[in-house]
Amino acid sequence: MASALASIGRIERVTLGERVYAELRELLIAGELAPGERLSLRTAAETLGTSMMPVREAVARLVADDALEVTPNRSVRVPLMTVAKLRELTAVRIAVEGFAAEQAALQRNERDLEIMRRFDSAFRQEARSARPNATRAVRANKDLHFAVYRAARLPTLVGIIEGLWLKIGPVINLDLKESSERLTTGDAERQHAHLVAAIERQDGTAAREALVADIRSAAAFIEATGRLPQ
Amino acid sequence: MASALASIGRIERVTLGERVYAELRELLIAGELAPGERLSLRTAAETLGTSMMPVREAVARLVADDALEVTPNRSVRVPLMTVAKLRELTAVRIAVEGFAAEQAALQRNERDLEIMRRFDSAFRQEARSARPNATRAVRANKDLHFAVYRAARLPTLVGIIEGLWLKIGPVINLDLKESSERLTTGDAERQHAHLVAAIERQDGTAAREALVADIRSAAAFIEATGRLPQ
DNA sequence: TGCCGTGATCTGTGATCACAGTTAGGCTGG
DNA sequence: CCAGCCTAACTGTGATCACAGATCACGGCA
Repeated sequence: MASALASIGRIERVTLGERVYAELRELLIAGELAPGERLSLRTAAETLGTSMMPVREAVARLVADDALEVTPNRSVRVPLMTVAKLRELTAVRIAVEGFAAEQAALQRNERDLEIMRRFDSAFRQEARSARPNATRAVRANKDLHFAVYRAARLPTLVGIIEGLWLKIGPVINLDLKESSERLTTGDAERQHAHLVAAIERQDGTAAREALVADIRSAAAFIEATGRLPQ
Repeated sequence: MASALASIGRIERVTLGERVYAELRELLIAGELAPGERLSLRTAAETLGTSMMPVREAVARLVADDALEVTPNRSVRVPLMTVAKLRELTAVRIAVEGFAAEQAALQRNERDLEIMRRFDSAFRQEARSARPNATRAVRANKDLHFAVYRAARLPTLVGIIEGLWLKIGPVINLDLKESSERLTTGDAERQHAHLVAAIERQDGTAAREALVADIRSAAAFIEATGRLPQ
């Protein structure tokens, strides 16, 4: 058979539902959709230029991982976060993401480190800026975290963590966008530095501790704002 | 308003899609669907007595959790398990379910313990039977494990673990159904006893160790059968 | 006898229609 | 001027239709 054909590689079919899901997921993680905000299937379909079908599929998936909820009144909205739910999520994040960071320290290669350093410095640059761009800061923070998690070489774990970020994204990042105060304290910046340094010297315990500190301080900040119901 | 109305509780609307999802999930966890087995949306809809719509929604969710996959040939099937995937899943299970067991030991109340003891003895009875009923053993095993996980009081974590069981169910439990050898070694029985005892005396470390041993021996058994591709 | 083209039949995906239930706003009656 | 009803518009859910692509078996050609 023609040898040229062997090199073109398989083209992957990506369904519309998949693309809508990716779109909504990014909005949620980036905090573009506020807790309590309603979402209409028909309106979303129209703005995305598709029919209602792909939106239904995407929303069904997000509802399944508690990233959206359908109220008894037949309307879809971003779930409200309570103090109790935030604490539970934080406990789970500490266990799961802490483990991922520890593994990342043990399994990382040079390429992983390069990527982490790039996003780390992107975040630092944003945090130290006189007028920080919240959107860019949020993205750099997410990219850094997931660069770490991916370095653990456990794809299943990354999927689990994505599910967790889908739930906290609206709260954590919406807050960050409204006031950049959390950026300017330098907490996150410092913990990121510790994290990357620990991974660099393959110190699993220190990597876990740095990540846990990062998670804890973000959760404490949100809780301190006092804007959560209950 | 009438006080009697306050006591009846809200009836939850359960959609057809939800019910189909629950049905398929039980089949997967119980190992009733073998890896590689194909699933037709139309056929499934017909046997369940619904239209294709609810099945589509349920399958979309299961595909999202990697409990099912749609091949490039447009057909849905239970994913094949490879040795590498089994090892990765086992590593994640050890971290996540181990943490849950540890928390369960610290948070459990008397009611939790009662439930665990009941399922533990149901499993033991099945394992020691001359002709063990694999289906009942699988169910008792699952019930015991999830009784432990629920005792940790972290619903999000239980959801994550359900996702993991969806992936390993077809392999672990199909194997158990085909040969009851794994039951008769008494390994699981012994580790379950250690687990419940540790939770009883609120020994988190021992509880984690017992659960990890259980997970490890099951994974080792599957790997030793040599029936996994790659 | 061996191989390749071909059509019937299956697959999931997307669009559209139908429906029951909810909501919100305007209108009517006091 | 205000309260309450009532209708019109909207909600998600389920069913049905349409379609492109893949599979597989049969039949004809070499």
